Amino acid sequence: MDNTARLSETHAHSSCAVRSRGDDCRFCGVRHLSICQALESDELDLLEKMASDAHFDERAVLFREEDEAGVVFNITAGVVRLVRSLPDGRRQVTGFALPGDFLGLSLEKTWHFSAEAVTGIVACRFRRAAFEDFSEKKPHLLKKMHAFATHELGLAQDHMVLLGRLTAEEKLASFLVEMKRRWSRVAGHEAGLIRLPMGRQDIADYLGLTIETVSRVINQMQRDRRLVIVPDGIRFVDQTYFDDLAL
Amino acid sequence: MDNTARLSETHAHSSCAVRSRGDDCRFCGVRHLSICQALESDELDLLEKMASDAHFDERAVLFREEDEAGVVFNITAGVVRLVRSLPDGRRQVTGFALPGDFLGLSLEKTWHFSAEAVTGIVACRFRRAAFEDFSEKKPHLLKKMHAFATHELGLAQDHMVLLGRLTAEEKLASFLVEMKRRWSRVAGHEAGLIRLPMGRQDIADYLGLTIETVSRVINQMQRDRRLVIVPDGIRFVDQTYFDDLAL
DNA sequence: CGCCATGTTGATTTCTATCAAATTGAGTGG
DNA sequence: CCACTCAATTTGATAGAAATCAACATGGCG
Repeated sequence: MDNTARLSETHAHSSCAVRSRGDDCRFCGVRHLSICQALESDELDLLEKMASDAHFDERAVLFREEDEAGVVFNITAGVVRLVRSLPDGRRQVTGFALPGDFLGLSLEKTWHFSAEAVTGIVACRFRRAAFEDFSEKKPHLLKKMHAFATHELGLAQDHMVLLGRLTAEEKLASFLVEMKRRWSRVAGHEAGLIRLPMGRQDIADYLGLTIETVSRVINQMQRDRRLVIVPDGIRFVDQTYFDDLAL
Repeated sequence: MDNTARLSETHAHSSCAVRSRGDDCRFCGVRHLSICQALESDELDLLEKMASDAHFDERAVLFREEDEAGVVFNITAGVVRLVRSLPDGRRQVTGFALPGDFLGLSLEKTWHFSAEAVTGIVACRFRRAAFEDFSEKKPHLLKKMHAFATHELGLAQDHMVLLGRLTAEEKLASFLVEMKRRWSRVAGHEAGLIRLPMGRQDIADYLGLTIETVSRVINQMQRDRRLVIVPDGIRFVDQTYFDDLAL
């Protein structure tokens, strides 16, 4: 693979600061959302010793499909898109990782998708082997990871229904409802503003549509007074409309 | 839910024989394919004591979306379709379970999809709670289950690419290549005949197409001498054509 | 043999993709 | 501060792949 070319092509940069100021798992803002919720205070201390902070700039590549998975990540801040690409350039975004989401649940040696920073990213980083060893010593962590993995499997099945059987309008409605639910969970309260830091092309590749269709449908929804488009996202005007359409 | 109506609607029957003749995990034909591969001989003995044989007729419903998951299954023989349905009747087949596949990896209390027998089915059945307890006492079993779950997650992501980004022809080619690979694995050698016990509608609902499109594409492939349609399946004539098209 | 579910084939429509162009807007440098 | 640039987005016109609508064929099974 020609990494240099692909990096410049996407204007990617990554800076991985050594552990910065007061990184303390006990005060972690996403602990209650992440697999760390499985751990007791003393276990958190052990985990913290294994962790290092990772920062990525917008558009940076965390890892690529087929890359060796030397490290795993717990996203602390920002949004990451998970991408599978076809040889001819067609892309499927298989998911967006938000704060609290874990990359590397499978503990497999190689990645099966690419991860690209949609925004600036802060993440807890662990060496995969060390994390795997730790999880083997802490069965409740492994069990939590398994629960997270099977939860994702359920989400993946939801997404198959969306991709296989929903119309463009239903796809967009489902996506916006999903993002509202997920941001609300991250914020800890109902989010009025639904942040959409990813571009229209990312949304299109997530929903199996073209960028033009995404743009048309969202703007039609605005014309129909179902939502308003605001900087960095949208707001629901007619929540019922979305709840009725969404998967 | 009106189970009676839904049962008659699908002509479902189920017969669950008490453990029949020589059921012995050690001689199980799908052990090397299933999660049981994680277990030692003495553990297999314990597992066997927990298992009961389950037989289902063609079209029987093993369980429904939202049902409580009182039991989990290891499929020994036959094909099961896994289905998610929308209120208006639209269906997405999220997968087909073949011999060696496990239903209930998530160990969650409720099912998130329905499972329907495409053919007559034989399965090892376990009470979920008992299986969960067993897996907690045998960490390598839990780890194997986690590996199976994350493997399925990878397959789910493959399927998202298929649903979101492939053409009808590519979808069919990918499906047929997948079935050839999976049957070959079950048989232990390259399968010449690619068995397709599921109907055209099931294939359509798996690929996000209509039955007419599935029929047209397969028959066009036959006219183009890419495959031959035979009773209960198809045979590849031009393997390269399929390998080039498939995901 | 004839019935009914399943599958195939044909005609037409529709939704979304594609092709093309205009607009917006964030960032840059004068 | 403002013109300029370039990427991202929006909008419009047209094409095309697959869905829909509608017969018709097949074949397993009583």
